Amino acid sequence: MSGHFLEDNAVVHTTPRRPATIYDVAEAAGVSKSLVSLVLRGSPKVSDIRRTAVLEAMEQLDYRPSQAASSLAGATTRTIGVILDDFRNLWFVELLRGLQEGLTPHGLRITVADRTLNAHVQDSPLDGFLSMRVDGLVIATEPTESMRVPPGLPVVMAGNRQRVVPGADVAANDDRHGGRLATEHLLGLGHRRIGHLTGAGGAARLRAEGYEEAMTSAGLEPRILGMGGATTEEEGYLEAVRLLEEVPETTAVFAANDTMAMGALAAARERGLVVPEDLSIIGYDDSPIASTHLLQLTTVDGRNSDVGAAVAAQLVDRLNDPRRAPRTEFVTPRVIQRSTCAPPRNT
Amino acid sequence: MSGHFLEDNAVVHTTPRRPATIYDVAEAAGVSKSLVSLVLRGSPKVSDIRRTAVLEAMEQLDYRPSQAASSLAGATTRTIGVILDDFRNLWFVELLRGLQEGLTPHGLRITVADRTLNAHVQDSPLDGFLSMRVDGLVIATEPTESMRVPPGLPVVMAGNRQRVVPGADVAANDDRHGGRLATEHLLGLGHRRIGHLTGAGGAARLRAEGYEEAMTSAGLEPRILGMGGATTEEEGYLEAVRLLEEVPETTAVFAANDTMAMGALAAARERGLVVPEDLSIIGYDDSPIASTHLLQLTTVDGRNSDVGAAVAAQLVDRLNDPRRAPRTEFVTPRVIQRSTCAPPRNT
DNA sequence: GGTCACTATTGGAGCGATCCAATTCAGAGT
DNA sequence: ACTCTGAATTGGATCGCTCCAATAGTGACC
Repeated sequence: MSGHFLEDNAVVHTTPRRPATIYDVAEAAGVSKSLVSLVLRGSPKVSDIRRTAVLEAMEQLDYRPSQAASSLAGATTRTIGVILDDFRNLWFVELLRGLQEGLTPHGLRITVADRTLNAHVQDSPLDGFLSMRVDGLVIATEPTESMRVPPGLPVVMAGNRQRVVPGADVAANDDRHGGRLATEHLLGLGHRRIGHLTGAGGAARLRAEGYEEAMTSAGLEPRILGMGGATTEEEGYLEAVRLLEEVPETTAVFAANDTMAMGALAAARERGLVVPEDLSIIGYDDSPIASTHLLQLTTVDGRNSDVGAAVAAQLVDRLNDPRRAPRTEFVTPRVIQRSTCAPPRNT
Repeated sequence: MSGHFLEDNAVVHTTPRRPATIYDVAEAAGVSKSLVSLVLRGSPKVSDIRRTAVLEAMEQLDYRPSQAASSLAGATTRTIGVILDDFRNLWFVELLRGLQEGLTPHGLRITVADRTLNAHVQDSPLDGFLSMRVDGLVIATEPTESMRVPPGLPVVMAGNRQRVVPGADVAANDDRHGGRLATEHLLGLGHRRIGHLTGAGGAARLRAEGYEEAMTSAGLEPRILGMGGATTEEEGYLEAVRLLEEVPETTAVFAANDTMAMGALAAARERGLVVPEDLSIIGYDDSPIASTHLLQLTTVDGRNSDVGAAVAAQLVDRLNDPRRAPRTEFVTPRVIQRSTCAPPRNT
């Protein structure tokens, strides 16, 4: 007899019973499914007695609402898709944090996709998000590919002020200003021979423009390398090698991002130059690597968590008023001084 | 009159018309909704004529299947949730690549969530995934928190061989073996005073064990620092400083991962030690930073893309046979020689 | 020409939530 | 006692698919 009992019991435990639904909860709490739904959505017009009963039933049944059902029935999914460029370039980390913090209070969640990861797969992350019927899109990558976003879907371009998607809002740090700040920092230290390492992409171009402005208004000749190339450590290294080869008098380098600056650091070391005594180097992004003990990289902080917060605000506003005119919001960057910049040796 | 027409027209264009459904496609193609569904799922029993008609209609209407509807109706979502620890620790990048490549042929997609990002939000990524009704879970983080996974849900622990979740499969590189390889590499170069920098976590502990084994079987005394700490650059730096302080005769350091090795590099430089002449350093993971020009870090490659592929295989197998016994699969790591290891100066 | 065995196609019944209109329930007002 | 009103609760329809059983179509074979 007890053997029987044990066996049955075992079977019950083994069978992966399907997840509970609102009907199960309703039955357990002795109310209707509609009431459960109201509790789920935090309606104020539910009596406390019923509410606690429902909540308890949910707890007891280990109930979790089906996202599929709720977004099929409701008009909205309450999720925002974020398209990233490449997980390896860490500038997005703080952006996500700011975004998350700005969205959560409004009951919105985010899901991220990396473009290069999906590159070899047939469908772009965009397709996935559209299939998912996201309520909004954050594009944190160069929208080079044919990103045909259906009209009416809220889109915010993050970290890129080129409004390629029609009707999209924009939030970014002021890259041109940042480029100028970086250059002026070097100028202020007394440098005159300052080279700039750049790469393809809208943000990089603006940073280069800021550099150019600062240089010409100081009466100096800008020298830009790597236009159109990748913004990787490898490229930073190669272009820095070229720069130091062609213009050995160079005393300072402004790299379009921290990763490239890392490459420049390698090039300097290889040439036997001591940083910052022989060569000053400034990066951009204040990515996690910049603050490491090993690099201690002076850089421009684009304040990406603030950018993320701005993106969140844009999104929430547009969700409330779909036909609002597109806005562009800038965050003012600032120089973070660490230890890769110093006055030039022989002034 | 014509004014009327124009106005209506304008309204039609402005209204963000709701996405097309299979009914729309069916009507446009002159078939039933069921036939469209069959085409959608790539059924072989659809005539070519109809298939192309349906495909054309889809194209023309810019149709995208509703994920919500299909996963509500079908038993399965065809998506796998991946729980990451922290976007900043890049070891997962190759893991994701291998995983993606192994899953795509089976029509499975992945969605990732970072645990630290969601830390301050009420619900863990696990809850989100369960709400989403993912078909499987990849846990690529220390499952310290109370991760109560519903029985029956396929789970694979990635990069961590401690099978904490009951019934979960495991795929990882052989960390203990890797720890031994790293140590033996240093031993082979002639080092005798080798310190190990470690941190909290299952993988780190195994690497430390491998180190310990190699040391004791060489008749040397192991020296392990940082047990229980974080595995960050900061900790790597601090522990390396301590090690070099306490045991200045140290000629080689094995760090539990590349990030910590980076910190050790900083500590060595700060002490005026030249790497590798004065101090050899070996990391673990072969993360993207290890191969940079700046670091050229000798490291142990855990072959994470292979681990990812193994995870994918485990998942697919279990999806096919839910009551298969849990398996553990190891990938054999290998040393990648770059330029931070050399024979000790005075042997 | 008719039956058989397939293969290709179709309609109907859900999946688990939301939304809306309808109903019940209390207490207030007359 | 009886209507009125607003709040709390409920049933039914619906979202866009998948699944299944039923139906239509098509040659093959006798």
